[in-house]
Amino acid sequence: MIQTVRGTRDILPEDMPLWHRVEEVAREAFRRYGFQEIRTPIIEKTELFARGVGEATDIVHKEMYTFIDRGREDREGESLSLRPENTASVVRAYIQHNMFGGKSDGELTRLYYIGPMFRRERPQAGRYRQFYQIGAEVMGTSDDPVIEAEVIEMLDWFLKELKITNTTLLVNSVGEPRMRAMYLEKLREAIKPYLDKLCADCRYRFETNALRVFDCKNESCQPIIVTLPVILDSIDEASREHFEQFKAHLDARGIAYTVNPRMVRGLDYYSRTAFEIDGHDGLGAQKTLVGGGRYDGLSETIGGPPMKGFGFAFGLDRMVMSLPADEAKRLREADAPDLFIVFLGDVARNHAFKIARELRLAGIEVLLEFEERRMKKAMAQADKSGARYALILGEDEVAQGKCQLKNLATGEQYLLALTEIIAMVTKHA
RNA sequence: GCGGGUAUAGCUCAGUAGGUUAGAGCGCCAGAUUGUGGCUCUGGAGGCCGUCGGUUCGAGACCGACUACCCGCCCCA
Repeated sequence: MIQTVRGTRDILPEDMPLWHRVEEVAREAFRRYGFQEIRTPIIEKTELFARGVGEATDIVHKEMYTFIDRGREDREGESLSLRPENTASVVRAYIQHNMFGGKSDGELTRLYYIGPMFRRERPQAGRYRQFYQIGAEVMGTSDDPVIEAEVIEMLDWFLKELKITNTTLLVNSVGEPRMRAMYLEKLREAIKPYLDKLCADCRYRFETNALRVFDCKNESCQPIIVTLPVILDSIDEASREHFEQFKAHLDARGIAYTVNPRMVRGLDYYSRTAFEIDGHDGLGAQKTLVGGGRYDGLSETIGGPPMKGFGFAFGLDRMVMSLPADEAKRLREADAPDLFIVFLGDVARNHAFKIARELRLAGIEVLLEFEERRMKKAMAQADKSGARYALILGEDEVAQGKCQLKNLATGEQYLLALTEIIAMVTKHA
């Protein structure tokens, strides 16, 4: 039979409580911190990503789903791509809709997004070709590091609210983009003498992206790697001061972090502050949960006015996988209906529909089957649904204008009128 | 793009040195009280053993190819 495309998957109803929870807590975090939602198209002109994310990045040059749109008789179609990330699109929208206009100096625009992204990579644990990201961007004329600390403070609350502990916040400064070229030169010079002592991967990285040498997991390369100059030592004075203030703002908030002077992010547009939050459970080798940083100048890169920006994104798939097992269990159980109606006989069946409607109008989550079945079977179904109550309706109850309400956890059962049932069920909701 | 692993019931997996009718647990169905679930017991249904080819008297087991999925590398959320 026809199955899902490699690297894509169905997210089934049984997992939806977890996805909804992550989304709900994220939206609450954004609400509290003054972010508004934006939805940008899934397809954009290829050029947006080529220029915004960077032509040379792996994301753009080997992982993008790019196609030529159907043209017309007189002209060729243009190159379009499925978005591999959302920051470039949000900045594009910020410019296109003139969101910076009419604002006082320093006034910020705070936007967040939730949606699918696409990268044509080899799927593995915690990595998909269609994956979902939640992210946010703070844009404007200000690059005050307090903005960065506040965003991380929000993420800190978010993770705690989801009961995701045991995470590590890594911070670094990659300096001004123009300084990075100088640093890269310095790094390559430092590596060169040891080239034949490094592993094959590192020799390859030396040619393609020397910064990645720091990520090498090969033991034998470590002694050499620790001697190499790090980017944090090569940044300009203003960036250094910025980074110091950033750390002070984190300290002031009591947020623990580790400075990783070797951490670099994969996208070209980052400048100064870069950070990531690593998780530890259930992610295989994909431990990065959240990644973000500052991207002053991205606007100019895609043809807009000067602006400063700071943002992050996290993988929803990974975040869901990182929910603690007991929390996940709790969320799934909480998804059960309030009440399951069991009816016996045609008269009761018709009453059951009326009662279901009344209960639903009262805001109660009600489940009932349309076909009558043996009571034993119906009760078993009620039990399996996870419902807190079974409402039993037979000829006797109909005659009395009442129903049996059975608490499925305790086994207690009472003959009650509808108003009493509503009161009892909503009391524990 | 490269490397490793797996493919047997709806699900998770066992299947010994190739040998008759392919197993378990869970789930499902039916029963053990007539209008009461969970727990227990009894019985039952359900499988071209991923596909194609090869070795053999004989293949779920061995070999090859293909496909799919999983994991890792690169890189990243």
